Amino acid sequence: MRELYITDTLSRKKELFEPINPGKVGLYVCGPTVYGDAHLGHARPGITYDTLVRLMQHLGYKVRYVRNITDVGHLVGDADEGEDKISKKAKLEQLEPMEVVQKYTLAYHEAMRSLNVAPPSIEPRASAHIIEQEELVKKILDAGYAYESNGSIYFDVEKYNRDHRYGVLSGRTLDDTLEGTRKLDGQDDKKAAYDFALWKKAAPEHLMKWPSPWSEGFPGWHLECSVMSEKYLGRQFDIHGGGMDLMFPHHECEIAQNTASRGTSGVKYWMHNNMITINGKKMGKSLGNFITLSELFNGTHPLLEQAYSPMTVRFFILQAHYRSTLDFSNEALQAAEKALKKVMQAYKDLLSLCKAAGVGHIVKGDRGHEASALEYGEFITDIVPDKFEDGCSAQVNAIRESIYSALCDDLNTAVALSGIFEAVKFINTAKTAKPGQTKAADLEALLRLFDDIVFGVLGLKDEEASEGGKSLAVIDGLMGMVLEERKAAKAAKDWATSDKIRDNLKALGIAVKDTKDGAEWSFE
RNA sequence: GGUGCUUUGGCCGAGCGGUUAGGCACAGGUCUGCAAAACCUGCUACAGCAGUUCGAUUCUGCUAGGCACCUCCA
Repeated sequence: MRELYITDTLSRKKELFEPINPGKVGLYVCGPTVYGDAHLGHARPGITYDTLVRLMQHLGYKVRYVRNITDVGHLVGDADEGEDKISKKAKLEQLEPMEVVQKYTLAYHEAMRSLNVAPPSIEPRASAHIIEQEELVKKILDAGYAYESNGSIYFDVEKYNRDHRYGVLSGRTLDDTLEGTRKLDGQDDKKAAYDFALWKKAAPEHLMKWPSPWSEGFPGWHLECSVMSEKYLGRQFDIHGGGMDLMFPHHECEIAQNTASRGTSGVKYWMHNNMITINGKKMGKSLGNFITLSELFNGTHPLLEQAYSPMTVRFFILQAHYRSTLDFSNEALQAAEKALKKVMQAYKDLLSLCKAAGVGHIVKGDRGHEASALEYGEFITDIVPDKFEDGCSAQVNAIRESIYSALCDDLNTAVALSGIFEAVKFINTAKTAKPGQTKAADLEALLRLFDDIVFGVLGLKDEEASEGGKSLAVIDGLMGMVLEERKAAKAAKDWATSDKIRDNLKALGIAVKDTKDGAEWSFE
């Protein structure tokens, strides 16, 4: 199996990925808190970990991917004053909390589907694990790392810090943590400002609450991930991922809870994706630069000059490394849109080159042009060789090698895409060369590359081809007829007619290009 | 204030102690009835200052700017 390196946030280094159980990967990623529409920020971890899972599957790993839904316990403000996010939204929209949860869970799923982000293997909900969370609270209490105060249970950070170290992930000391902590006067049940809630006693008007030995209340936010990751992936699992903003306090607290209760952080590698910024600033409701995914797809937000398709967004995100911030702008999205179109056009050209050269299409099933039908986790190449030795030209081998090594080097999709563009260039060159000049082995290898990498691992798809399906075939036939007429007009040097056809088609949004092999068309 | 990250050509964005990232935009050329596409060529940058080194955009220090987290956030 090819070696895969990933950056571990804890060690702050690139580490060789070695699964706990050979051939298998347990991955846990913090999912959304479902109290609002899925936004641009949600696309980043969605796509990043989706691509990671696809890559690992392509390399031959069996992956269990757990991504949770936070539907309780995530507070709006400070732990002691705050309101549960779901409850707050429920009051605002006059809905039952679970109606809020349902509405936004479905919306999130829909957004992920558009982005071609495959569903995780397991998608557990916090509210379905209240019992397990209470159990964990008990364990931490029994271990002596928590205390009760006025019906609520808090984690005793100071005591924990004496035996272990609090702050390993974020690299802060207790003093650092105290520095910025807001002093809340009076109604503080906690011994220290950095203590965090494991169980919160609910106020009488609170909507979501459960009985417990301590009070009628609800679990602390950090508990759910500790509980659900252990339940579905075991005491120790391979990778825990999430957004960088979750490093502190969420993941830090998770480590503390796990260590306090089971003596291990439970996680072998921590991965964190960076944020998407807008004009250099993180997206946030208070800044008024909050763009939801549906606004993005419809072009309805004031900051947007046009609508951007889901695949444009996916391509845009993949063009940067997941650990870098990525700045949103109309210009950058438009560039991504064009670049993506270029890749898809090259694939179509590759298919015709293969047809002309008599290269069989080595797909599983007969997907033909419908490459986007590639099932999640299904790849043409089952075993990715450590070295490519299948009779291809040095150029094609170099392209493949650079792409695979980039992906295996901490999921460097940006460099992988630059390799794809080299492949595009190769195809375009082959297109203008004499037929038969390009090695059949090269064409076949590129076909595999597109199916496995572009569509498989990177999860891109040809939106033009996948929308419509049948109607597209009809249009294709009609276009063939129309272009036949135009060809006749051109043969007769009737330029007025041939230009009229082209102009009229252009008005309909169809571009006609004359090449030496005849006319081609595409949607604009 | 504390912790960490970052500063790359017109824009986005990789990367690295010595070799072209890539995309978009732009300019010239080939092709073409015209156009578009494609191809070729050009534009070749690494915040500033100092240091380490045979050699630094890449390492170290300082200066200046930016960002994130420390409050909910993907």
